[in-house]
Amino acid sequence: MARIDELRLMTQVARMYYEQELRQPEIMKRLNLSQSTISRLLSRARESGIVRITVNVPSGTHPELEEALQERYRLKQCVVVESVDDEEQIIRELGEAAAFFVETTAGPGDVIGISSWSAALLAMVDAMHHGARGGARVLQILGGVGSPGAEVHATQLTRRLAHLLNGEATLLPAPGVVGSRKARDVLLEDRFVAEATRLFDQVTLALVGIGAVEPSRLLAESGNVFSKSELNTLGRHGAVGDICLHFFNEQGNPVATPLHDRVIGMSLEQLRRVGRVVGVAGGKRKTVAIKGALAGGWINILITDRNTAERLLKG
Amino acid sequence: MARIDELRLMTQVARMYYEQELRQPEIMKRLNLSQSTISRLLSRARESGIVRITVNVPSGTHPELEEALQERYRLKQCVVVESVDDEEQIIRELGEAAAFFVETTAGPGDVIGISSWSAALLAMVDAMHHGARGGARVLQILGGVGSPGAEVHATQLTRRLAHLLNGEATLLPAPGVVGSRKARDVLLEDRFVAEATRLFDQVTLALVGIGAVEPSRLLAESGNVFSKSELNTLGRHGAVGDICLHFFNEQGNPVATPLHDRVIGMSLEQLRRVGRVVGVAGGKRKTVAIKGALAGGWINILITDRNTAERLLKG
DNA sequence: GCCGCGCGTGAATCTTAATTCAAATGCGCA
DNA sequence: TGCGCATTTGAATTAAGATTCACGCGCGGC
Repeated sequence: MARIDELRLMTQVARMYYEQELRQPEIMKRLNLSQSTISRLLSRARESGIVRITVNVPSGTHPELEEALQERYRLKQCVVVESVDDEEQIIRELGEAAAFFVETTAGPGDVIGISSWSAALLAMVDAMHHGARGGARVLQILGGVGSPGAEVHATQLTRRLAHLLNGEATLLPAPGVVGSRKARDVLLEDRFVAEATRLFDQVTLALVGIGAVEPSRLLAESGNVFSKSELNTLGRHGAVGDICLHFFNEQGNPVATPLHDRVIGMSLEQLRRVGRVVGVAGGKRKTVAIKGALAGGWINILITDRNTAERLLKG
Repeated sequence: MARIDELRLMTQVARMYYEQELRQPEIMKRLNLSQSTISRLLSRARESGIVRITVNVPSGTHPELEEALQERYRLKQCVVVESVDDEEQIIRELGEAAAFFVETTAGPGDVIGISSWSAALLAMVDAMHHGARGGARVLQILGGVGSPGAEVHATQLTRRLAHLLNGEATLLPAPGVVGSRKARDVLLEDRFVAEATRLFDQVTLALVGIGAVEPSRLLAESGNVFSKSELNTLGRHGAVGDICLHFFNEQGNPVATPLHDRVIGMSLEQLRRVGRVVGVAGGKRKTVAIKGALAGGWINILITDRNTAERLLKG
């Protein structure tokens, strides 16, 4: 009935509100309408399409992929960075994104567990600014990997992160893999090691790399922790990747091998109890590993690159 | 620095807020950000153009013209209806728009003055629905024009409006123009006339037609209130139009003629003290008259048609 | 013709969002 | 190398906006 007049009024109010940026109380005065009426007119204007709100996706960001991954793999959050040709560069991008993520979302209440050894996590620490909001405790949740020297690198990573966040570091002064279950049990009794492992179940935010089974360069360079035969065994059991040196297959199920008992670090089960587990990984080589991690639900936040994201959504 | 990451975050938050329609507290939980931060990210997303809000103007409405007229003539409000070929039809449109305007913006606190005689105001009352929000007092602010019969029409208009608004009517039982100043003074002493005129300065919303000097058909039909010579006199003084039978020239200045003292109704000065004075008029013939009314500031709300609006903006 | 029913309204209320404020920090500059 | 300056942040506060509620009304069924 009063169709056209209503439209006119809706339009007028919408323009005052959205274009002239007048507040509802002001419009109320000017048009002699109650604030309720204005609010209702505005919502009808939105419904009816008189007012259109669009979110323009800036190039280089991929919210659709992020949302699709979240949906598909029940993730809490997901960050997809732009892919570039150079794999090194992708790692840097991932690191920067991860750094930003941690800087913006980690607070003084958090206990951040960081799993050495991962190129992406290293890049993250490199990209991080100092003086973000302070005070998160940083905990090393995996022993150093490879030669004793590399072990030091691992603790350095933890230390640097703690320093950058103005927080306190708790180190795990032990190798990530030892020769036998027995050796591990002995090390777990070490005072400092025990101190770190006790904190495992207080972790609120875990940062983990995702390893591909085909040995990554870094692992290799760190001294070939795993022998050829060990890798073969893993391969025969269908292992596609690892988190904290705990391996899983493409479906995400843990692969039980003797290796399991030789790792000093958080177990997958412990990880699963953590509120936010952030996996940082990208690149073609890692796709299957990431898929396994996602399928097993071992991470609930993923930071990856566009191409990998697309591959993860295809299969 | 963190440029791209910021963009990503802004986009993500914007999508959650505007597309998924999550509230800020919900986003806060999901993204581990404070509500303040989310609010700030959203306003930056709007500023930076990631979020774009547009108001689509429905066809048949002309907010740009309305705003231009408001700006140019210092109006409180303005309504521009679509122009059609048929002048009768325009009057009906104006009436409907005016009816809607009164229905939506007049409340129980209002004292509505209505100036008979105007085809547009007649159309307004015809278009009005019963049962709008109630209780405004309706006051006739101009005597009946023309033959004693027409006088009755005028009071009917007032009565009908009052009835439609569930309000009380106060009539002005007198002719709009009498033969002499003396005759007017006598009539002003009439008890009922005096009752009405006493209310003039309590009017909060005046509804007036705008007359062109070239006698409108209605005036003519109502019995040629003004003689040829009177019209000539007005013409010689540059009168272009009238409100409540008070004439003004193109610049809006009142035209002082003996007619002035023979009118029974609100004066322009009284009208100027009213909070909202709504002029309802359109059509080519009336353009100059409307311009005068606007120039003189005798109305502060205008309801007109598109073509007239455009003409008013040209000169 | 009278009685509910549903719609639409404004005032009050409650939710949501913006802003203020104080604290903490990096940075430029002496 | 220290000293403000300008940022940036979250908690608290204030402002703004959505919704609830009660009411009044027209309208259609009985």
